[in-house]
Amino acid sequence: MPELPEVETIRLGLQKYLIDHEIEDVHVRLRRIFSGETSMCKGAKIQRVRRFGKGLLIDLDNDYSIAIHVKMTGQLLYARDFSFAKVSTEKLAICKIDVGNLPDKYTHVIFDLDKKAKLFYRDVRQFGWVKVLLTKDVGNLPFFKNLGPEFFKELDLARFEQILKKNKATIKQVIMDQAKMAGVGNIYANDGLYLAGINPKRAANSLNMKEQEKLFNSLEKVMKKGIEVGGASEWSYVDVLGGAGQYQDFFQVYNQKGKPCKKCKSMIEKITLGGRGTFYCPKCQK
DNA sequence: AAGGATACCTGAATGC
DNA sequence: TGCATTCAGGTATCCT
Repeated sequence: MPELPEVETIRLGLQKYLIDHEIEDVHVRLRRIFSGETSMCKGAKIQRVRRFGKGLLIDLDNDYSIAIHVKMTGQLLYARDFSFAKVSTEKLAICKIDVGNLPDKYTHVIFDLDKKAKLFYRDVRQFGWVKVLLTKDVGNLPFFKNLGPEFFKELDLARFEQILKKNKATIKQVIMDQAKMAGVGNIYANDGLYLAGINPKRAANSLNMKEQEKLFNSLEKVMKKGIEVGGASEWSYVDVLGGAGQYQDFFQVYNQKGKPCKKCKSMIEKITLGGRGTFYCPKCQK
């Protein structure tokens, strides 16, 4: 599913619940999304959980890591003592999860942990992946190898400006290109461009310095808000306990076609850019 | 080399 | 009601 704020929310949850758990067994129910040997997990303890862009790394204490990308509809769900009482059963558009019934037909990998806990990888569209490999080899995985500088980490305003200057594709496509800069997906791209007052169809290299700075700050602002409220559960995203985030209540333009702009009251329009739904205010975003 | 279309999947919403 | 079409937060690959 998610973008930087959603994956970071997942990471925080995994970090909170998984540390020091031992992996007793691994069950792979959909071979296609899994690579590596399940035996490399068995008996290992979980040391830490890292995130690079929208990718997750669960580091074990035996020199191996579990690399996970949830793509559009992947979910990581943690269960302890088979008590799912805290889990939200809120209805979501794609997945109505009754976590108490896991594993269901969409649960593709099951990690049996010690203390009667489990970690489920669930993915309706099966686009995501789970890979077990030596920690030192993670950087060779194409996804991690091709990842550009990341928001809130190496990507500062100066590097952001350099990247925009070099690219003549539309600004929205450039900020969403994970090889150019890591973290922004469709929701936060739409909302960040709106806050900055920049039309998503503009060529990236046409932004002046003031606009570049405004956009950089706006993207960090919307993603910070996203993290603060636990991500956007407009579609299938949930946190590791199955609960919904709140960012959908703060959408500026994403999925707001036909609704009034919060600044000028004109209608929000929807177009397609790079094959993705693109929402903007034609009056405020020039 | 960069940019577009397409492919990977399934389910929900929409249209007739 | 049923059936077809469109769309969904991502990335990889093939083509021009």
